[in-house]
Amino acid sequence: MSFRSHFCGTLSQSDDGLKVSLAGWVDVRRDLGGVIFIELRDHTGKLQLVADPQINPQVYKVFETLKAEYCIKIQGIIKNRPAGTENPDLRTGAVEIYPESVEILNKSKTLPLPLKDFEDTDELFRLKYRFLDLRRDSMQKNIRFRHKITQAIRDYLVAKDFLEIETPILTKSTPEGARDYLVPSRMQKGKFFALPQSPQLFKQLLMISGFEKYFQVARCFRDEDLRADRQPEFTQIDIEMSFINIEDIISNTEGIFENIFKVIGKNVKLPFQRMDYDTAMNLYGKDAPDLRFDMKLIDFTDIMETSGFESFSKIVSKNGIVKGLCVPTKDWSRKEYDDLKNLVTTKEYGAKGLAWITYKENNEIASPIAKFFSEEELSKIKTRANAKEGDSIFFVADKKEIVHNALGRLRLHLGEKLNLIDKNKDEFVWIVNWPLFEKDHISGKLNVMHHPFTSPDMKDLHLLDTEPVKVRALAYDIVYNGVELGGGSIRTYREDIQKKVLQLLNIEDEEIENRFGFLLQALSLGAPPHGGIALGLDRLVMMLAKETSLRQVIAFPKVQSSSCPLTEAPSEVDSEQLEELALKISLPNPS
RNA sequence: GGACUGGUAGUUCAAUGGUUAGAGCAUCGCCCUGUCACGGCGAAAGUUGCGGGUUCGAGUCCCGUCCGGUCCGCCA
Repeated sequence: MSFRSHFCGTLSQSDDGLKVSLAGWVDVRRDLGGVIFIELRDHTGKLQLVADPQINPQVYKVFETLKAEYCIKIQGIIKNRPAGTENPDLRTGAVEIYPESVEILNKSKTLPLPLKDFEDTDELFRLKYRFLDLRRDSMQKNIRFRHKITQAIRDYLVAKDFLEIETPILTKSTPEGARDYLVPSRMQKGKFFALPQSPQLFKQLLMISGFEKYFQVARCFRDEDLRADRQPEFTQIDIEMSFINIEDIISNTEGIFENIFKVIGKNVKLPFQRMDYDTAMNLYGKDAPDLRFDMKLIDFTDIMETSGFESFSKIVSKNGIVKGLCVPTKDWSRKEYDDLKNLVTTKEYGAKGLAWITYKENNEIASPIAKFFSEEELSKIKTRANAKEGDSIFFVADKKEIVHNALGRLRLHLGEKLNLIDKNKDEFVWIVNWPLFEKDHISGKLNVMHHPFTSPDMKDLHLLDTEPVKVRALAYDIVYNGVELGGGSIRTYREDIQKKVLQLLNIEDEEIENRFGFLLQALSLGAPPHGGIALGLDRLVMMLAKETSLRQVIAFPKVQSSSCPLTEAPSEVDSEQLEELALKISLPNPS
């Protein structure tokens, strides 16, 4: 006799009279004295059971002992509820069952935490009892939603003849810039595997092997500090293709998003817009601009250069810039201005100050700095910003990086504060034409902006020796509502160029050989032109589920200290295990 | 590594430095035949994260420490 013939959430009026057996959990018990209602829950939903002592005293007796989260099995006949007692809020609210039999499969002790979404619970506590927490409607919904999106991606790629291929988890450190998680080798004492930060080199090798279209739902590991949108292990939809150019990758990726949105019942407009990296930085102060609202950064550098306001003109003469935001500030209090100023001058924003000009009625101006400007300059500023009555322009003057960072953040802050962001919008943008390198502002050394296997734009090849900072990369990021969802590039497939890039990164020839010898050799053996992209699945699901933390879309996530409250990993290990691995623990002295 | 913030009953929260630290939910008991976040009456439930200090008196103030969260640094 099987446990169940049907599932709770799927039953409706059309099943009236149907004999069913069901199994699941007691979601809630409502004991009215003479009659007991129970909502039985399984993975499809909930169904009301009724016990009446006059109809079935045995069942009623068992129902009296049932408590929340008991695991039970029942048999009975689906009946339409008496007129007037239907519950329109419940999917199965038109029907109910008077069980003919009930069996307790397993009892449950009193729950350590509430499982109702309307009751807040400390997240640490939820994670400690994650197996219970996942019974919540909201968590069930999120995890199932995640599956649906993953499947939409798989379906699309498989239909396009992509091959799902697994790559090693025990591998060698690939240089993505993050710290590696290390695994000691027992067979070769003193040596370590690294967990992959991404399958980058393997997928390139698969292209060289001739598979031409690869994807993987790949777990990646990076030993860095966590954020609400960053976990130490996360999942990437990793994709690589041969004999393609940027357009192929972009249209393929757009196809994936089109399919995801179709599956979740939304529309998305293709193709996505594209924006140069420089444009994104200049207009939005970020490489991942939120295009759900306008408010662009306005450049006043040229006006300030010759103005009588020395604080600004001095900065411009030292290669700094002056930019601003034009903001509707009607009815703002003095405190709101000060709060903004305080915000911008925090360490995070890094600006030295915030100046403003406010345009009041009758062409009046309120501003701590207006007196330094001529009539002509003031009018130029107003025209440039297209400022209207009730607007203020907020200025930041400094080095380019600081101005962009401060105003980029301020823009997002104001977007929230002034409610300018339409949360129902889906704004995708490709950020293209990235620089291949950036100069480390402390050491002056070159760093790659993407990763070292990104191909330079062939048009800029001649600049590699002379002005490497000006070399553009064949790289692209996909940005959704101001969040980077993924990125990729066309790879370098010529050995000489790859070697050159590695040398420019100040890596010794010997180290190049040690770490990338196998790649360089592979490139020299008929490597096809290839490229790909990696999409952050966790982040994508988080965004589409309108959640603000990855922990809400990962079944068993880690907390900020990279530990798992449920299993209490990481933990100490037996001394025998350490000995076998020839490891000794030497903790730093607490000082 | 740093900034901010939180830690009080099983749980979510409350409590000007001043009686015996309170309330909702959950639990337990009694009552209740159409509830659906059922309702009513009652009970039990506390090392105020931990360790120091100030004070006549500390959940409250100070110092240290542990843990969670958000962010900066860090992170293709």
